[in-house]
Amino acid sequence: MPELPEVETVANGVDQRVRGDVIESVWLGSKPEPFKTGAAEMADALTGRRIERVYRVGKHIVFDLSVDEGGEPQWIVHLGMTGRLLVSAASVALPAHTHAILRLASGREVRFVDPRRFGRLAIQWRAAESGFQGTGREPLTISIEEFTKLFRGRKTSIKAALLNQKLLQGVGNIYADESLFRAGIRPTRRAGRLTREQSGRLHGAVQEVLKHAIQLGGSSVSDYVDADGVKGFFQLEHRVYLRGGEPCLVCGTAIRRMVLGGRGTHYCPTCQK
DNA sequence: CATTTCACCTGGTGGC
DNA sequence: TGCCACCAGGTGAAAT
Repeated sequence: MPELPEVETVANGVDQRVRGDVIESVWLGSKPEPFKTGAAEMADALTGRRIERVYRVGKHIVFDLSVDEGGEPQWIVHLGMTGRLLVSAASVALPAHTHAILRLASGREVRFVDPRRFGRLAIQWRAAESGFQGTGREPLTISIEEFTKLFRGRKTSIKAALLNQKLLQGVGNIYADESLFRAGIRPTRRAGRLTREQSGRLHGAVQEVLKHAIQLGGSSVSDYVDADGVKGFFQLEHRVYLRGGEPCLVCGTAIRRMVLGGRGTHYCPTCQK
């Protein structure tokens, strides 16, 4: 489900609701644990801490927690495809597939819900000043020059390169397709073969699409919701994603669907060269 | 290394 | 209504 705009929306919503709250107790589901860190270590690191701040890094949600003599932990949440992070009153019924609950001093709960269990939870101990940085560059702040440099010499498709979180972190399947459409570039184009001008257009398109999507609260394709359970609206702005066979909104040509790097890929054969 | 393929899961949808 | 094939926002391990 969640790419940069959805993760940003969720992180901001959670931050508004739980910043300053204290984690009184923790429940972690059993069986196939969607955890990187062991459950015992995680519960131990979280219990008793104050939530200082919640924010997004790439597609990760980062909880900065209060410091004590044991160190300064960060709780890292990755939503995978279907993960949700909800803030609810304890009295609200638990959704199916709830894997983690943080019970807060305010009486509310942070709940991690994830049917497909592709999501991941982890504790990261902050080293020196840095903290969790993610795997690649942030698409919203990277310069055109740095952006262009990312793709230099790469033989893979530009679509696969956009999805590579070690290069740019936060762009996923929807926003890769939508950005390439707006930049007029075929998803199959070799990443290292983009002209300077195309690379500049793509940089602009990626930032524009992501910012617009954040303003609209992300894309709700099937079940994505923010921390309050509210849907986003950017799906109404999709020009190619999931529109295979339908007419291009610019030129009327049928949008084509193909599989690239194992992902459904949508583009206009006329508008994208 | 860079790149590609596939497994990991559950649930919704559309065809028959 | 039921069954089945196929598709879905992501990633990391394994193979090439």
